[in-house]
Amino acid sequence: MRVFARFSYSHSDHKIVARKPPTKPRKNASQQRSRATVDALIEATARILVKEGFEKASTNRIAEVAGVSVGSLYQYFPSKEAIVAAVIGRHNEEVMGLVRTALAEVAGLPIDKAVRKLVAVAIEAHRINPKLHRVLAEQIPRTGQLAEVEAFNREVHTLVRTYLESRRNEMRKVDIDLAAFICVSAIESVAHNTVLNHAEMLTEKMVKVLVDETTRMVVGYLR
Amino acid sequence: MRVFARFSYSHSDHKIVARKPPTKPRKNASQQRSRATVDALIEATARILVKEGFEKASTNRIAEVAGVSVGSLYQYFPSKEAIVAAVIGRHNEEVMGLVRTALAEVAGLPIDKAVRKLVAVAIEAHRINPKLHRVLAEQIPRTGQLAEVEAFNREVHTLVRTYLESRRNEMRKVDIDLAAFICVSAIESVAHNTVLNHAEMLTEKMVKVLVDETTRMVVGYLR
Amino acid sequence: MRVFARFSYSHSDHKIVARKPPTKPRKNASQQRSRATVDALIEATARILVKEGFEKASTNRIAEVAGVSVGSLYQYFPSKEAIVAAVIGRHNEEVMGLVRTALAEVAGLPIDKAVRKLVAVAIEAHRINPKLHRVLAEQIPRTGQLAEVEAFNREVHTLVRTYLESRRNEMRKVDIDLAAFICVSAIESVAHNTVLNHAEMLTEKMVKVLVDETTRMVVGYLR
Amino acid sequence: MRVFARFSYSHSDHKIVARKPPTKPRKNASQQRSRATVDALIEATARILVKEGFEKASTNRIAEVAGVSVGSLYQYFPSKEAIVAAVIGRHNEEVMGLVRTALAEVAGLPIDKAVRKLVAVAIEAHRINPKLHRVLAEQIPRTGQLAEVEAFNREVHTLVRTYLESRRNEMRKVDIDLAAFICVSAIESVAHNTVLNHAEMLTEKMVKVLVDETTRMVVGYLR
DNA sequence: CATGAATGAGGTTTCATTCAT
DNA sequence: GATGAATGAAACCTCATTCAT
Repeated sequence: MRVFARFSYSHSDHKIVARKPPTKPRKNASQQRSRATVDALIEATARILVKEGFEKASTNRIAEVAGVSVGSLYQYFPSKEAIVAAVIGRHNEEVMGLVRTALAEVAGLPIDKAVRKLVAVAIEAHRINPKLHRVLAEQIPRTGQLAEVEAFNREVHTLVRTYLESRRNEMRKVDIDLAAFICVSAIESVAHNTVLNHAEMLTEKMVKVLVDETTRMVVGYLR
Repeated sequence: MRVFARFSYSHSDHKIVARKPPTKPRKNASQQRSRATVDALIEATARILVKEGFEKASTNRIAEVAGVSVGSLYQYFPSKEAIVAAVIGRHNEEVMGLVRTALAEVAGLPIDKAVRKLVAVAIEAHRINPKLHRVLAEQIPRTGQLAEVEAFNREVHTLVRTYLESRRNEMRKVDIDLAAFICVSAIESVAHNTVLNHAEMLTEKMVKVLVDETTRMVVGYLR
Repeated sequence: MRVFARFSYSHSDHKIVARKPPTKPRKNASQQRSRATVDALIEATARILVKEGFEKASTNRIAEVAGVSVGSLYQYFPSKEAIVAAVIGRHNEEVMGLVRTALAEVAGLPIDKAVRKLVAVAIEAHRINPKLHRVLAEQIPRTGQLAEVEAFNREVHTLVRTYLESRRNEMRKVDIDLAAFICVSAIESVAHNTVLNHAEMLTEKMVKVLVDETTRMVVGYLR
Repeated sequence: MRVFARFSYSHSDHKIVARKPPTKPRKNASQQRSRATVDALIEATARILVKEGFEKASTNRIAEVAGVSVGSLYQYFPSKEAIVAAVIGRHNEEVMGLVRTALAEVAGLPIDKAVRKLVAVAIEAHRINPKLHRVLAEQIPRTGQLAEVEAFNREVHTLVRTYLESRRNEMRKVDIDLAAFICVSAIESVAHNTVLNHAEMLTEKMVKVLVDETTRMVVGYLR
């Protein structure tokens, strides 16, 4: 659900455009050993990001935590940005897994069931790793990952839009794109604020109530 | 409207808690000359943040753009964080002006009029300086301004909650805090996504439609 | 007693000789007000040196503690070194007062009485302000005060030497300069180590014992 | 012989206690290349300290003189203080070598022979590198090396005390600790003043005379 | 004379990145 | 491929000193 939506605003019109360091992985890491190293590096980065914050995530520290040398890091990632980008990518994939599954399951369901499911999955997605989510969200503009996040957002929008179209007969007359935009925004926002601001004291009871209420709002809006 | 709501999630449980640099201004800058310098510094910082991004906002560069020496910067701000905090503070005040005024005006109005106003002001607030808003939002966790932003959020929540209480007779039976949370989230989110993702191609027509739709959603939810 | 003796070793053969900043007071400060300001500055410097250490003794801080502006500081002292030099001068005068008085009193006395007096006065001199003494001692090479300290040392040496000459009949056959050097070294050293290393737990009883022992050593040496 | 005795007075009751920068070496530098770099850095620091003074010993300058980059300096030393501490450590070791050897050799000897040896070694220790000795002595309080120097002093005191105890039958009745304190102070002081104030014009003849006289004083005192 | 805002050289330290081994 | 020592630009910040008011 536009998980990183709020960061998709382009920074590209900076007067001084710094040459962005390369961000594509250097090799396919097809070999097993390589793959393990790459994973260790990504995992180490994620862990540092979560536990110590972005400032502490130096390449040397990442390599150290991953148990390899800096040299090896640069064997697989051309720059620091690239490794952060990989972490973003991995997190995105996890989130996308949830979202795509949910949207597939929802296909034939009536609007109220469907929305409830989407709200639930949005909260679930934010709960995968709230802190990582947050740190990554902050770092996206720096890592030149805007494009990928936009793509992600567009995909969500399209999926929701497609679903809504298939249910047009249950809905009042409304521009489908607009409705999708508003629904996605509202759902994502409630999920985001719920999880990021109240993560620690979130009971299942409270989650249920929030899902109920948000569903009511969105369904009420669509019908 | 919880303008920075999504950044109030606490980072305080980092394993390694870095000593936050001081963020309170060093002098009151009551004299005229001082005041001008301080203003120039804040203004320069805002400009750099918007045009060149956070990375370029080094203290030397800020001083240079402000047309003063680094020494002067440190005469008034004890750290780099402090000056970013000041920019946040200034921006917050502007936003707060709008929000408080709107909430005052709304006091006696029925829910539909009130919500429309709130939606409109949320969008307006985001349009004051969308790019600055965005960069600041990203930097808030770094500047130790979370507390102030939380206070801001709480104030908005309380004001909205108070308004809703006064209109309980127009509303269905619902927990007021919950309703306030959901409304504020939804409104803020639409405003945020609207402005930050589509700032350049935003016509007044579109804004009107968005206000209409969001109002419909929120009002439908409350009644 | 060669109170700063160990710092009189010349640094003047540094390969790169920095232009020493001027150290002579700018004006005679004859007026009353001026005198008060100068005193306040010297006193503030001494206090900071003692309580916060040399690193904290910036000119701005000195002026602040003295309750005047930095500008005023520079009205009376041409450089930071100059004000530290003034503090050294003031402390030296105090010490010198004690030492000269003691040497005058001692003039007609036999060696054992005289030495006892000198040892006592050496300890007393170190106890005037042990911490200030220590900090100043460290700073002397930096302040270009070596010459003055040398003069101070020479004066002490000469006074002691003169005394010893007058008592040659009580002494064994020995080079007077050599004897003076050794006596002054020994006395000063005991006083220095006693006070600086054990200042806090120094009882009058202990001082007496130390005076007894040192006197015994020196007198035994001379006879 | 309490080579740095006069600097062991504690500064720890400063009102404002600055966080001391870390002073322990960062790596063991077991590899060859590392070792060479570390040595070059320590050597460069010592050289600058001696030839240009403490003020000129900036980290950049040290690195430059050592022929490495600043980065390398910080690879091995966590702060500027740490490298000065290392220089102190190295110098201390040299001095300690002499002192320990002398005290071992002296073990079975009668007091007069032993004292002569100790006086001689004290002067010898000061002559290893008088200028370095001096600069380091001044810098010890700044480098948080007080503890180590105290330990050094205590060791010397204990060794001397132990020797004196073994020779009690040759001595008059006197508190052994007190006697050790006074002897060590006197010997160290003569050595210090002799070498630091007259280093350049010190003939072997003069040294011999000084050793004779100091020995006479100390032995006379003990018997 | 006094004030204190302003200056800016220079100090310490970090960290992404390279490259000899 | 892997290692980790080395690099050095650049960031933050201090403080002695000046000078307009």
